[in-house]
Formats: sequence, structure tokens, C-alpha cells
Amino acid sequence: MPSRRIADELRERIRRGDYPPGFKLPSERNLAADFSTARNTATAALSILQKEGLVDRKHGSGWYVRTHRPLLRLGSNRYSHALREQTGLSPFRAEVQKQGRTARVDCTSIAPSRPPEVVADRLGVDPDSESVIRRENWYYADDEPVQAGVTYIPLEVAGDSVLATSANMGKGSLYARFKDRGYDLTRVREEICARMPTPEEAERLQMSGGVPVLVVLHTGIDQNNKPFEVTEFVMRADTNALDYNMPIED
Amino acid sequence: MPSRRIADELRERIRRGDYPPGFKLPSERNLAADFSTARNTATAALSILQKEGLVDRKHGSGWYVRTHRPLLRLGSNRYSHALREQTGLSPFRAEVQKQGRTARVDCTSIAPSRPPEVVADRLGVDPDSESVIRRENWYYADDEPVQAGVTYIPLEVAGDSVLATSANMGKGSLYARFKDRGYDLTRVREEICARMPTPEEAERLQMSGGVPVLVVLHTGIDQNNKPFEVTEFVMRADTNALDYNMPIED
DNA sequence: TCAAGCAGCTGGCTCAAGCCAGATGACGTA
DNA sequence: TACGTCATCTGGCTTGAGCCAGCTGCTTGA
Repeated sequence: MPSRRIADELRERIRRGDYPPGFKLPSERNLAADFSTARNTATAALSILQKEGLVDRKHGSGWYVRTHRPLLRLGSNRYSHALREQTGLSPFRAEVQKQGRTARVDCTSIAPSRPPEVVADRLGVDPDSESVIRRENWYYADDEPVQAGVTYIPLEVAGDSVLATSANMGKGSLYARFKDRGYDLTRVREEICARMPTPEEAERLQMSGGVPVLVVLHTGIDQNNKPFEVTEFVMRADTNALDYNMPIED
Repeated sequence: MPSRRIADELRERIRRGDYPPGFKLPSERNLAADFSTARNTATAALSILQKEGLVDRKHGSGWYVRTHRPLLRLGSNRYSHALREQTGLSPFRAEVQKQGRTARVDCTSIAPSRPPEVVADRLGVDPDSESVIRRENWYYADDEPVQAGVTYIPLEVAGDSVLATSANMGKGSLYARFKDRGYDLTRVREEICARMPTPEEAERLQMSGGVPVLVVLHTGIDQNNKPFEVTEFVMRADTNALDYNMPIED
């Protein structure tokens, strides 16, 4: 199987470091000649490596060994009261700045909405009416999109506060506003899965082939053990990792 | 672009439910005829959908809409003392049985070993000598492999107990044995990322195309806030999800 | 000196044809 | 009835050809 042979050979060269991150691989036509196959076969070999997330293609330019970007590590401490009060920064901004990069968050829409099934279930609200405020956010590091987050807030929680009306959350950001309204973040539930991005996600997050997304369904729980907010994060897996540190409970 | 057109059309049929989960799609040759293209193009279209994780191929049989398997949800409570004492089952077994499936765990090797860099760092042991016991486990649900786990235990923690010698951990399983030796699991750190599987992982976990893996680097921390065990889990993302519920700490 | 333009690289995608290999079911034989 | 065989489905993979489109750097002319 020529394509496997080529892929195995190239994978080995990458593993050994002959082809370091960022390295430009021989062109498809040259590879084909080197291995005495058709160009299609060389392309197939490279596509195998792309599916494995080892290489990436640039139209008109060539194939490159994927560079391992520094991962953003979003930890459980991102909800810590201390962190929030010390820095005044949102957890995302804090993490990006720590890595010397420039953070940007775009709030692209705020509107009453019908919640998805799971969200309605987690919040205990009506899935069949516009029972929540939906806030959509896009997160950038150095103008590179790295994650999206859609927050759902029950109408009675948001009221007519900035939570329901404004992109600008003011000092202390989102959770400070919840606290203002009597909801103190006490616990979080985070349900995590991974999958390949939809075409829309891949486009909006500027993702290349062979990169999955991490999906985090986050539920914020207050001092009375009641959920008051759900956010679904969709994160590029090549630029995001999660880091939880938590006590064992009985 | 014919292949995109075919992919878009099929994706839409799947989304609408015309092609329900498990449905057998028209053969490549038939698709090509239906859309008046070459067979190659039909194959390309199906491959696009496979990368998105929507369909799957069976050699000699056909292309099928992927069925969404019930996810195993491995929660933060999997380390709970209560759970362990009530059921006497390992967290994995408990979860699988809850779903009415049959669990199996194979311990494929136990041996002294040099730890990988990250592991040595998390444990604070020497990365350049055989400073840990390495235990490799494979986890099955209904004889389908769903995850692998490699546990690293510092030599002085394992001693010559069953931790270093035996696949069979006895009642209460792994963490009961740690507790016997004075290490009481008090906190865990879990670092999570997602990526495409290596060819070896894909083969051993019997994974089909377009499915990523979740990688969890788990560190067990004792009553003195010292790490005593690290496990790297590699889990099929189509059969595993994580469900954490934790308090916010200051 | 500088910039416009073009040649010749690169991948993107398609075609038509062919042979191999796994799966499956009908059919005929024991 | 039970089982093996085989025709004929299915995907797996390769070939070699061709045309389009993005990128890059050299050349040439103002």
C-alpha cells in the first residue's frame, strides 16, 4: 500500500525530528516522484497525516509540519473568587495575558431565546418558550479565534439587568453581576466531550483539518444548590486544554 | 464543487432524519451515478462526512450513518469514598453496569519503568531512572475497548505491595491499597485535552475515522497535599464523556 | 528605484478506468 | 436440514491525466 508506506515514512521523519515543527514538506509532485507513485497517492499519504493532526496544508504554498501552539489551560480556578477579585480580569483574559498574548472577547448577540433541550434540563426551565437570555461570545488570542461560548440565563435570573441587555459586564465581569442579583457561584458542573467540528465551527474558528473540538457544558450553581446559568463552550482542541484541581467529596 | 455538493446534500438528509442513525447510504457507485460524477468524487464526499464524524464505512458492506452510542460518563464522583465503599466496584465498573453493559478491565503489564517527562514532573520523581511502577490497563464495555489507562506509581509509594506486583487489587480496588499504605486520596488534578488518535491507538481501541480521543492526565494527591500517583487515560471520544461537579474554592 | 506583471511553483479537485479484498446471500450439494 | 461455494454486491486503493486557483519571486519597464 504505497500511500501507507509514504505516510509511515513521513511520520517517522517527523517523529525523529528530521522534519521539525513548521518544516515545509516536499511538494506532492516531488513526493510522488521520490516514491515512484502517482501524485494522487502522495496526496492520500499526506491526508492520512493530516487526519492524525501531524501536518497541515496551505493552498498554493505547501504542506507543513504542524507547530504545537502553546495551550491555553483553563482551570477550575477560573471561577475562583480570589482570582476574580485580585485581577479584575475574566478568567479567559487572565490566562491569555499570562502567556503574553492579547485577549479579545466579542459578544456577538444577546437576545431572549428558547433553550436547547439539555440546557432547559440543567436549568429546570421551559424548553418550549423563550425562557432564557442567550448570550453568544467569541474568544480570541492574538486575533486568532480559539473558542466560542453560548451562555443561557433564565429570564427571572437576568431580569432587566446588564445580564440581559449589555455586552459590557463591568468590573468583576459576569459572576460579579450574578452575585449582585443574589446568585453566588458556589459549585460548577462541567460536562466534557470531544468531537470533530461541524463545517460552520471549523470555519468560524479557523480550524485546519485533523483538529477536534472540546465541548464543555458548564452549569453554574448557587449557594442554595440551584443552577442559575449554563454555558456551552466549543473550544479548539489545538489551543485549549482544561486543568481541574478539586477535592474528593464523600 | 461536486464533492461538496454531494456532502452537503447527504449531510442535510442526515440532519433531517431521512437517513437515520444506522442507515445504510447508497453505494459509492450509485451515488456517483445519482449525482453524475466519478466514483472518486462520491468517495471524496463521503470522506468529508466521515471526517465530520457523521458517517462511517464498512469494507465490503457500505457506508452507514453513525449511531450515537450512549456515552459513558466518568464523573468526579468516581473517586468518591462513599461510592467505593458502597459498591466495592471500581468507578469504571460501576459506571458501565449502571448502563446495563458488561465491564472488563485487562491489566496488560506491570513493571518498573522510567516515567515520561510530564509524569516525573507531576510526581516529583527522577525522569532519568526507573523511579516508578508502570501499570497498563485496558477497559472494555461489552468487549468493546473504550479506554486505556497507564498508571505511574513512585517506587517508594508502591513498595513491594500488590501495587507493584499484582493485577488483582482486591476489595476496594486501587485506592484502597493506597490508603493501606498511608496515602489517602484527598484531591485530584485532572488535565484534559483532545486530539486525533495515533494509528496505534486507533487500532487498539478499534476506532473508526473522524473520532478523536480525550486524554486525561490524572494526578492523585494525598492528605498532605503530595502527589502519589499519576494516570494517563486515553479514551474514545465517541464512547466517553466526563462529568465533573465541584465546589468553587477561594 | 520601485512597482507591476507574469512565469512557474504550490495545492484543490475532478475524471475514467482498473484491480484487489471483504461481505453477503442464493443456490446447490451432501 | 445444514453447510460450503461462488457470483456479485460493497468499499480500498492506485494510476495518470487535466484544469483551476493561490502564492512567490524574478524580471522588466517606467
